[in-house]
Amino acid sequence: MKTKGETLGNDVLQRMREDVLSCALEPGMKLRFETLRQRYDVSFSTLREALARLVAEGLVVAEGQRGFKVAPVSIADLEDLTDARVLLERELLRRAMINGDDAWEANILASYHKMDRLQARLGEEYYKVAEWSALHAAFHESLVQAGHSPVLLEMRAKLFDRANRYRRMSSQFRKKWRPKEIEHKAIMDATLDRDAKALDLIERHIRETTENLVEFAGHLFEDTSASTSTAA
Amino acid sequence: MKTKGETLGNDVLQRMREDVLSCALEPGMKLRFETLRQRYDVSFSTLREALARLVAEGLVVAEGQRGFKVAPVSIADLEDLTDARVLLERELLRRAMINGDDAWEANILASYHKMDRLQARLGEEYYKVAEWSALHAAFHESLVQAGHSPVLLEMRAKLFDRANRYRRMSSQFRKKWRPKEIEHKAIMDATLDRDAKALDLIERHIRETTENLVEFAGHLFEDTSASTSTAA
DNA sequence: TTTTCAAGTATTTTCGAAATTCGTATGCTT
DNA sequence: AAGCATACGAATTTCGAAAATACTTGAAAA
Repeated sequence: MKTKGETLGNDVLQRMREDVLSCALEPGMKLRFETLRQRYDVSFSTLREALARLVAEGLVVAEGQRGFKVAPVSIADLEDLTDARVLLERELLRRAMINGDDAWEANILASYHKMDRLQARLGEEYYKVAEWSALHAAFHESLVQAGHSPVLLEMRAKLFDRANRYRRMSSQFRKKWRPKEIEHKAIMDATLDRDAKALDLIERHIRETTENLVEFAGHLFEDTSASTSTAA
Repeated sequence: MKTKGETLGNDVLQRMREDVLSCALEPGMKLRFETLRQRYDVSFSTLREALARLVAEGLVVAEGQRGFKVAPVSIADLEDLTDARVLLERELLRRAMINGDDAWEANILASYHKMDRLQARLGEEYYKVAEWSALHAAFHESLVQAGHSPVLLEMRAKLFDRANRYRRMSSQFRKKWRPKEIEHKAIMDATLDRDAKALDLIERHIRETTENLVEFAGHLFEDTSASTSTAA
C-alpha cells in the first residue's frame, strides 16, 4: 500500500534503501531484476528509478550495462566514512550549541529519554533491535538539528546511514556491545551546557565505535567488491 | 551517439546535469516530459531514471506526483553551500598538503598553467567561456586530489558544481570580473610550500567569490521555488 | 592443452502505450 | 456570491513487451 500523494517509485526507493542499510540485501550482492521485481512487486522502470537514486546515494553501484549491485563494504570505506562523519558532526554540533533554542534542547532530552528507556527495557541485546537503532539515530540527529544548514545536515544524515550499515551488519554476530549509555549521557550534558568538550566527546564516540567494529567484526568487512554472492 | 559500454540513461544524465549546471535549464523551471523527450530524444523511463539521480544530487526537485523542476536558487542556498565548501576544501587541502607527492604537485602546476594560458589568451571576458570554467574547476580539483578520501572528494565535487551554477548564472550578465589570477597563484604557491596559510587563502577565495556574487548579482537569485517559468 | 570464434541463452536496457493522478472549468447547492 | 462536487483535458506515472547487450557453452583451429 503506497503513501498517498507520493509516487510508487518513491515508496520502493524507501523500502529498498532500508533493505540495503539493514543488510537484508547483502553488501556486494548482485541485484537481479527478476528477483527484485518479485520482492517489491513493481515494473522494470520503477525499479531502475529507485536504483538510480540509490546509486547517487552511494548505496548501490551501477556496472555499465551489466546491472547493479549493493555497494560493497571494506574497512577502508568504514574508516573514510568515519573521518568524514567526525568532520561534519563536530561542525554541526558546534553550530547547534551556538544557535540552539529551547525547542532544540527539549528535543534532545526527549530523544535521549526514549532511547534510554527502551534500552533499559530491552536489556543486554538492545543493539539488535531495529526500533532501538531508530531511536539512537534520532538522538544523534536531535543533537545537530539546530545546525541550520540544510546542505550539511543532509550530508550528515547520509553518512550516518552508511556508517550505520556497518554497525547493523556486525550486530547480528556480536555477543555483547560496549555500553554506550554513559557516553550518550555525557555528550548530551556537555551539549546542553554549551561545553566545547562535547565536540571531543562526540568525536571519540564515533571513532571508538569504528575501532570497536574493526576489532571485533573486521573480518565481516573483507572487500566484497568482487563478490560472487549471486542471490538477490 | 552514446558512449560505448555505458547506458543511454547515463549519457542523458550527464547531458542533463550539464544543462542544469550551465543554466540552459533555468533554476526553478518546470520540467515537462514532452519537451524533455524532444530535447534528449529518449523515452519516459530513461528520462525518469536520469531525473531520479539529479534529484539525489540536489540539482532537480521532485514534486510528489506533479513532476519535476530544476532546483531553485536563493541567496540562503548559496551561502549555505559556501559554508559547506569552506569546511570541506580546508580539510581536504590540509590533508593533501600532508599526503601530496610529486605527481600531485606536478598536476597542480600543469592545471594552473593551462588555466592561466587560456585566460591570457581570452582576455577580459574569460569567465564567460565554458572551456575556461572547466579548466578552473580542474585546477581547484587538482589542489585537493591527494586527499585520499573518496567520500569527502565526492561531496566536494558535488558542492563545487552546485556553487558553480551560481557563478555561471551570473557570468551571463556581468561586465567585468574581479581578477582572480593573483589569488589562484597565491593559493598554489602556499600549497606547494606546505604553508598553512593556503587554508586561509582558499577560504577567503571561496567566501569573496560568494560575497561578490551576492553583491553584484544577488537580484538574479531571488527565490525561484514558486516560479512560474513554464517552458522546458 | 589452450585459444578463438560462433551460436544460443540469460539479463539488462529502452521504448511507447495504458492507467493513474492532477489541475481546471463547469454546474449545482446553500 | 461562495462553497462544493463532478467531469473533462493535460500531465505524469507505471507497466511489460521488444530490442540490445552480456554471458555461456561447445566445437574448431592453433
